[in-house]
Amino acid sequence: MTRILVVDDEPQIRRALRTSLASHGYDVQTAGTGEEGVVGAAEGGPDLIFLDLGLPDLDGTEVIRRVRSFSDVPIIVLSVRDRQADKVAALDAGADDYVTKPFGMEELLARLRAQLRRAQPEEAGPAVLRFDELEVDLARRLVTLEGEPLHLTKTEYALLEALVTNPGKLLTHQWLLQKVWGRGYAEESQYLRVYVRALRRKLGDAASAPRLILTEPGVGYRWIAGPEPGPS
Amino acid sequence: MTRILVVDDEPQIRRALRTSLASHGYDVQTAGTGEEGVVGAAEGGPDLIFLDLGLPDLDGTEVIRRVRSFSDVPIIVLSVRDRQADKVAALDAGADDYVTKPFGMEELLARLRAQLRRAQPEEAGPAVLRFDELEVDLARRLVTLEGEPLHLTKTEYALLEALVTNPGKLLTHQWLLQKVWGRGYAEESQYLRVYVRALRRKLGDAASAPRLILTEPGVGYRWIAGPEPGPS
DNA sequence: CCGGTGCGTGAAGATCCCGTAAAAGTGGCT
DNA sequence: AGCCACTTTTACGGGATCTTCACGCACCGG
Repeated sequence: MTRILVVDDEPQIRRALRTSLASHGYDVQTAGTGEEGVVGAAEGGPDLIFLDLGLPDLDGTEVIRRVRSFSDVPIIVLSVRDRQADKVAALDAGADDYVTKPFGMEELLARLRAQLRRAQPEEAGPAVLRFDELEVDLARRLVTLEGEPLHLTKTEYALLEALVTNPGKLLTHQWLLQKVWGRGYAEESQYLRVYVRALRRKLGDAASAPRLILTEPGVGYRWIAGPEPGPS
Repeated sequence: MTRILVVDDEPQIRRALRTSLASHGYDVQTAGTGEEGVVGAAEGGPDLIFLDLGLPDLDGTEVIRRVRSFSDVPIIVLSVRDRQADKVAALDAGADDYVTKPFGMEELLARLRAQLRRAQPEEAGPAVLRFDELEVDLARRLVTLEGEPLHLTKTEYALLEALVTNPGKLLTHQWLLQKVWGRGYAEESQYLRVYVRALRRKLGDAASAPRLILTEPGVGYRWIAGPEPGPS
């Protein structure tokens, strides 16, 4: 059965959507906060997500970005905000559709069908990546080393995420800088050295004998580890 | 370049959309009737269609159905009708999004990007080239020889890429120098000797008995290997 | 037969980039 | 305000890479 995840902080909305969706044959799960929503997206493996932007704990676009780090599941945003800037931000963060409250249920169901029709080839990458003694939980943004939780700063985590979600690929300085720091930082390659150093230290990796992060001089960095570590 | 087909009977709308889309780097075609639109969708092979529902000759949903009979191209409907029934009909006929006029151009562009992003993964070329024991993964920027990763410097890789992406073709000194080092290096043919030498050494090739890189004296170099090894 | 030209080869010097540490700046919290 | 965590900036050795130089050799035409 098609699973729908509803993320909204208002119980009334959750109940209304649950009822309508269930009566049309959908399997409905709900979450009341952004954190719960991201975790639910990872563990429930929904086929589509309805996301309210006005969540108490996380910014809506942040929820979209986090879900997008491990899943291509269709996301339909529900929001009271009708400003263009909000729509553009949400859509560019990775949302597939944006519906302004109040909405008609028939229209919502039609948009739901349209998105499901497109997303047919469902593929869900695992939300927890394992590399030997290192685990990265993309949904909870939790990193553990040898079972011990490892504290990373926001920037460190963003860099690690960019690396582990592109294993084996050579990521150029420019690409990493724009991914982690945003546009306009393409020249700040010193940032990369500083934060790669911090990551290597915390992950127990060494630049001279890399097991995780390989330096490609003059070009960028490469995450070497994962499902296909060629045997000696 | 990304091709957009605009189907609308009002010349003003067509012109406005053409201008806005073109200024954002899209290649725009237009049609003024439903028939023209369907033909344009079939012959132009657009990457996305903007479709006005209020066409004089055909009903909007009929246009969608006809296009859908031969193409999965994303369709974004533009309409003055705000009734739920119209939206449901269009979406269920096969449209991917429905925007009510008047609309903001920023929002429209964001929805356009969202649809294009979804339709993206249709082109996945075999980015890995094989030559006997040598593999060149252009996407990952990874070179392996007999299964072992081979470390190449930035310049060495650039030269190798220029060679393997033009197999069998005679590449002149000037062409290679400009491709790898950029304009202004057309005379530095010594660079080529030095780096061709380095590549041959790392790839296990010999100038006297070339299996990969052939010297064409006085002219340039030629990559000889792969699916189409030119006859002597 | 002989000099010129271009290529292959090795290696030295210069330059750029990386790793690393630590100081300075920033913003949040009590 | 003052502390704390984090980010940004500065500084500096060491190493990788690029650039340049030198030399031997093959080929070619005179």
